[in-house]
Order: sequence, then C-alpha cells, then structure tokens
Amino acid sequence: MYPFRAVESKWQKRFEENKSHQIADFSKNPCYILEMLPYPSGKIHMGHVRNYSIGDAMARFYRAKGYSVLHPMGWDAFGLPAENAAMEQKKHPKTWTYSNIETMRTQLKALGLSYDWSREFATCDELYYGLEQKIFLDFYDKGLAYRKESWVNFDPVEQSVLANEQVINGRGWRSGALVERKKLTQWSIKITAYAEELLNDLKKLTKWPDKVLKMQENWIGKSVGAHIHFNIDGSDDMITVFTTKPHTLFGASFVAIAPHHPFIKQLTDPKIKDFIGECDRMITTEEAMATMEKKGMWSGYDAQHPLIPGKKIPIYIANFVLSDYGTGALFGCPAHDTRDFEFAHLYNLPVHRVIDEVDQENLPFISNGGHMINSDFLNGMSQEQAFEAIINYLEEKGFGSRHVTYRLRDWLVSRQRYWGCPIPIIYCDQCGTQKAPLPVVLPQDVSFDRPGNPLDHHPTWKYTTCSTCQGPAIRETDTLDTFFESSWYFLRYCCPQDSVPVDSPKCDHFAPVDLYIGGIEHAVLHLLYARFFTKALRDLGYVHMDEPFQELLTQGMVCHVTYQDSKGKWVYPTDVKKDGDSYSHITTGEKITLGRLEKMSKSKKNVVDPQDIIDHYGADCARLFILSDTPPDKDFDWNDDGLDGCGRYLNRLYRLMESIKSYNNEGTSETISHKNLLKKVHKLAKNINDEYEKIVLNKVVALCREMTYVIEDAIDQKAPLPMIMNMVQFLLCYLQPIIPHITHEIEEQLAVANTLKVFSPNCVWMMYDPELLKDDQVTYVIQVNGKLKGQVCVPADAVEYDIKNQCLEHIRHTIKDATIQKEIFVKGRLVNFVVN
RNA sequence: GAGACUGUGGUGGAAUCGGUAGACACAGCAGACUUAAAAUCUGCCGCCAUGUGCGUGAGGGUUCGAGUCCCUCCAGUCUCACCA
Repeated sequence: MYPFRAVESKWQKRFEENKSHQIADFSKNPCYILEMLPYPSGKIHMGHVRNYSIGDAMARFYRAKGYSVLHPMGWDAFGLPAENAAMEQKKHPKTWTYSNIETMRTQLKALGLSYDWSREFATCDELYYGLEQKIFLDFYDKGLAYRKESWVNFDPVEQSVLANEQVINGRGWRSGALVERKKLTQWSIKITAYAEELLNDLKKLTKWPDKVLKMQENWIGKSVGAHIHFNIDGSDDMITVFTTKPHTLFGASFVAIAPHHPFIKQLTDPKIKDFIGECDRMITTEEAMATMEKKGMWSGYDAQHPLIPGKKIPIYIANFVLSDYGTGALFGCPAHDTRDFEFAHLYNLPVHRVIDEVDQENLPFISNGGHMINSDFLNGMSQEQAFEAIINYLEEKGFGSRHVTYRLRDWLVSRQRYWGCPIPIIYCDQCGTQKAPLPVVLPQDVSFDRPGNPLDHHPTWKYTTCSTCQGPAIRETDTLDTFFESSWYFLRYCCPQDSVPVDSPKCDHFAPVDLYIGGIEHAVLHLLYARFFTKALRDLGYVHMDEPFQELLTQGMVCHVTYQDSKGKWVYPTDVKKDGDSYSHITTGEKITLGRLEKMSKSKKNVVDPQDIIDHYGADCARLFILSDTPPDKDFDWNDDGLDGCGRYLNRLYRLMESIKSYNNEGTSETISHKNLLKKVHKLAKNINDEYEKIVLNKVVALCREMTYVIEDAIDQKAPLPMIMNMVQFLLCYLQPIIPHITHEIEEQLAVANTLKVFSPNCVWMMYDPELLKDDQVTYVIQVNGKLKGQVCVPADAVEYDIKNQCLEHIRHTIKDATIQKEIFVKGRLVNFVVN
C-alpha cells in the first residue's frame, strides 16, 4: 500500500525548504499562470480545489517545460462577511479575516499546490490598500474618479447602499427590509470613458471563450443612433431623445420621459407627483421590471414634431423609460416597435406606418427590410439609406446629431462599510474636496453595535485637518467596492513588496497573465473591471499592455446531488446512508429523497469538505480525481465512488515501482514486441503533450493510465530494464503536474535503485521521438456502401492498387456478383466499395 | 421576450479534416487466489439478438460515407431582460 501521508508531508516539506516554487532564474522564458484569488471565508471548498488543481497542473507543466513560471496566491480579504462575523461572533473583522487566511493557507499547502508563497499578500494588508489609494488618487487626478448624485438601493435597516445583486424581491438580502430608492452623492469610476476600447479590444482576446466575449459585448451594449431635439409647446425647454431608428421619426406619435427626467421638475400637478412616487416604489427586481405593466401619464405638455410643422405629439411620463440610459427620453413609433405599440394601445395613441414590405401587413412591423413610406424625402429608401439621410438632414438643420450610446454605466464604488479600502479624500469647508495624505489607515477601535457605517460613527477618525489650509476637515467615510482590490492584484504579484503600486520593469517581465483560470460567474464584472484598470494604468504609465489576461479558462462548477428529509429540509451527504436504491438518515433513520445535481452550496448542504478527502485519501488522490473524468470547462459531478478508483490507481503506480525495483534484468534482450510497446509509449506521449497544450486534463489522465498498462505489459514481456526505465520516465514526467507527491517519491526511490532522474532537481521534459510515431503496418477499414465490413493490415508502403485488391478479396463473398460501381480510397484509412 | 450553449451506454466522458462510435474511468456481472474476507488479478459489459440487424434527443437533407455539415422540431442549462 502506498503510504500517502508520509510521502505527501515529506515532499511538501522538501518543496518548501528548497524554495522549489520561487522564481530562481529571471533570464528564462517567463510564464504567468494565475487562478482567481479566494475570499477567505473560513476554509476551502471543492470549487477552490478544482480551480487550483487545474492551475497547479498547468503551472507545473510549464515549469517542467523550462519556463520560469510565476504562480502566486493571495487573498481577496475585504468584504461584508467579515463584518457579519464581527456582529455575530464579536470578533474584529481583521482578526477573523487573518485567522481564516491562516487556516486556508494551511489547507492549500496540504494540497501540494506549487505557489510561490513569498509573494503572498491579502488585499486588507495596509501596504496593499494604501497603494490602492494611490491608484484611486491617480484616477481622481485624471478625472476617472468623480462624485455624482445617483439613485441607489438603500437598506434602511443596515443604513447602507446595496448592490443590485444584494436586492432580492425588493428586499435587502440580509435584513429583509424593503429597499428604498435613494439619491445619494457617491464616488464613481468613469469606466465609460473606455467603453469603445473595452469593446474593440475583445477582438484581441483570441484565447478567451466565445461565451465570455459575447457576454462582455452585450454588457457594454453599443448602440449607434442619433440624438433628436424636440421643442416643447408652451415652454422654453427642449427634450432630447436618443434613438437607434431616427428614420422612423415621421411615424412618431408620442415622446416618453423617465420619471426622473429633469423636465419633471417644472411639473407641479399633484397627480404627477403621485405617479412618480408610485413608479419609485415599483422598481427594484429585474424580473419585476420585465413583467411590469406599462404605465404612463400625460405631462400636460406637447412636443413639436421637428420635421412636420404644426404637428404636436404628447409628452408622457412613463415607468418603463430608464433615466440612466441614453437621455432618459425617447420618441415612440408604435408601428415599428413592440413596446411603443403596446403603449400606444394603452393610451389610444395613433399608429403611423412608415416602413412597407410586401406581404407584411401586420403591425408592429419590425425588421431591417422594406422601404420607407409616408416619410416625405425618405420615401422609397431602404432603412439603411434613410438612417443616413435623416441624420444628415437633422445635423444640417440643427435638430439633432449622430450619437453612440452604451449600456455600460459608470462604476459606482462607494460603500458605507468599515471593512474595505477607505476612499482617500477629505472635505474642507474652505478648500473643498482634497486628496488625503496616504495611506489612510482603517482605525482598529470600531464598534458594530449599531447599524450603519462604523467609520461614520467613530468618535475621532473622521475629523482631520485639511492638507492645504490646515483648517478643520472631515474624511470621506465610505470605502471602496471590493471589486477594486481584485482589479489590479495580478499586477501586484509581480512586485509584492515594492513601495509603488506597480513597478513597471518587474511587471513588464511577467505580465500580462498567460493563463487565467476562474469561475464563469466573473465573466462580466471582475474581468471587465480588471480590463479597465489595465487600460487606465497603462495610460497612467504603470504598465505597457492593453489587456491583462491572454488566455482565459472558465472552469465549471462542482456539483453534487441534494438530499432532503420528509419535511423538505436539506441534509448533508455525510448524514445519508444508502441501502440499495433507497436512502435514509444515518441517525434518525428517516427516509431521504434524492434531489437533482446542483452546484455545491452551503444553503443546500450538498457539500463535501475537501479536508475530509485530503485526510482520507491524500492530496494526490483528490487532485487526480477532480481532474480525471471531466474536462476543466464543464461542470463536475462529485461522487465518492470515483475517488476510490483514483486511490486504487495510485496504489497501482506504487506497485509498479516496486516491481521495477525487484525486476530481474538477467538475460533479457529487446524484441520486436518490446519495440512496439515503446512505440505505443511515444504515441501516447505525443497525444499527452497535445492535450496539455489544450488544457484537456481529463484526457491527459486517461492517456497516462493507458501508458501505465503499456509499461505493465513491458514488464510482463520481460523487456530490457533500460527500456522500462525510459518508459517510466515518460509516465512520471507527464503525471507529475497532476500528482506531484507520489511521482517525486517514485522517482526518488527508483533513482536509488537505478539511475533514473526525470524532474528533480533539474526538470527535463520528456519529448517523444517523431521517428517512433511512424508505423510499418497500417490498418485499412473496408466498407461496402459506407458500411463497415472488415479490416485489413497492410505494409505502410503498400500502393493503392494492392491495398484495394486485398480489401476486395476480403469482402468478395459478401458482395457476391454485384457490380462495383465506384471505389473510394482514403490513404491510410479506408477503402469503400459502392455496389448496386 | 431576446440570444448563446448542450443533448453519445446504467453513469462521467472519448471519437484530429466528414472515414472502425463508446478510448479512459465509475458502477455492475462472472471467475481466479484465500479457511474466509479485504486487496489484487483475469474475463464480460450499447440494444435486439446471432445478422447483409438496430443504435449518438426526434424528423428530414447533403454525401460513397454524418455523432461531426445544413434545415425543422423537442428537451435542458446559462446569460441578458422594457437599452429606445
């Protein structure tokens, strides 16, 4: 039996003592492999094990191939759970966080992950967030960080802003209180300044999954159209609308504005005030938004149609018009827009058709085809022609202009929270908004005994002096959204101790990240923010690259079946006993029903603790199992049976080693059969190399298992020892990235017995010999009318004529006297006879 | 409502360019070893069944040949969701 406990701790100790995973040689080819950093919530979960096993296999692969691999790890350590823990367990967020980090670091080390721990940091380290404040001020100087009033989700119990995803059915996810829409002055980051570049550079990301590129493209949401100005009857004001279909302007029958459009301020009718209040209350959840009934109210004003003198169209306030998209106003053309059509029906507004196409009588008519009608000078044009023509006309007359709008909004970063990076700003009555001297350090003595932001309640911290006039001033008490920290940590790993946020030469050496691995749930926000930071930091001179992550692998979720008792309560897998086809509770004996496979989550209790797996089976076994059956990008279904199989395989490897150690080499000589086994090894070696390059690690494992059987055959067939040792070198080399402990142990033990050296101390990647990939025999498949009828083995240099004849001989009895009408010959593969 | 992706044995999954469907594993079955068990080893393992059979969600098409390409439909998963 393979003594995994002793072996694993031995090698982990040795790796650490030898600093095996720190970068020794800066002249070699650099390669940066990175996995998304974890939130230190307490202990690691299976998702971490999967993410980091994939990353570690790739890091070890490239290291073994001779690259100087940067493979760091750190902690995304700011965030709300630390404050919740402070309230529930009376622990200081800092204490809680660092103690969790301690636990999780120990766990990651127990998995044998090859991180360069000398570069580790937590984003809540004073050094890290202090330098982040420098970046914030750089953004501020460039106008990329600014304060604006915006509508936010405000939780009245928590006294804090909530992110959209923290609002569930209109209530705060934790307090359960009805969320209010509130207008607050908040710090925002001008990500929209980079919208066009963020969109265009998606083209450069050729090694990103299409799905993620598409999601980012949709998120940025570029729309090309026009601004059109409408004069208001009886007012000096003007309403500007954004539209992507300016050519349908002659079909306009109303203008609709958002409930918070500036024009509303002029309206005094109490009924309108009521209506706006109603709109405010209705919003919040996304599904509700989508299914919400359209409601509108006439503002009491009409707009003058810009192109039809004397024609007036009503101005409505409508609940479905978004105040922060476009101009917060639109014109409705019911004939060619479903939403406008619906609205027109509701309020009996006219429907004017302006696009015609044969056999398309029904309204609303929505398509890119047809030609313009009822539209004066646009009549007869295609939609594209009319689009250009009307924009030119509007610009000429000063009625409007070409305009591009993005769905992407600026990034609101203020949070009324303690456990985050303080926004380094002070407010002085005399001098206004001032940059704070850095670093702005979080005070330790805070209390969480009342709602709201502890920084705001702190008796002294908030009060300071203005750095310009030395007069009294107060600090900004909001902290930054924690996505801020994860937007540049990958640059910091290149220079974790430097006194500047990012040291350009060090960063230029390793960045951009060659391979970034993490969950699909970060497809938009984190990855978009990180891309934005990279571009902004480039423009500030910190880095010299456009994109942070060359290749992206989004690994699938780890899933497990769910169990429920008769009352519908979730039950942990460890509490379930299986008897044949039925399941029962291990202590109460109650009947348990099997639910569907779902992502492992604490709330459904369908979790398996990685620590239990490491304790019972060892790190190599856990790593092997999680990499073996499922491609990294697909969801992984956990089942304990597979784990036993992996344990058996490790034992098998260990036995293989022992049989080699006691191998009797006397009187053996190489035969053709041995040579063929060697060829098999080289063929497998080629495939394994290819699969590693493609990060299809489940196939790497499958092919390695095949290679193991070939070596066992070679031993059974008494192949010469040097040949067997050579085969084992291949196998150990290819398995080492996946199961590092056992492979190092076997290498060491065989090195004592013989003279094998594969990867320690100096890595040599085993490369197959192309000569040995060639076959002197080729198998041809014989088909009749495309159906398989047999196969034949011919010498590799056989000519087409001979092969065909041999095949024909083989199937003559099957086709009897049918005439052969055609013969298809595919070199090296098959012969197909077409008969009538 | 819009879009994207996926669909292969009891299960996870293989199958370069359209060329032997089911690699590798899990589960299962039978046997060997053993006083016995564990471990290990050997064999079997898509279906009907014994053949010119059927079979990659269903139906059609292109082709000498389709899991792979095209069309229609069904199911599931995910993303976006009044974006003017």
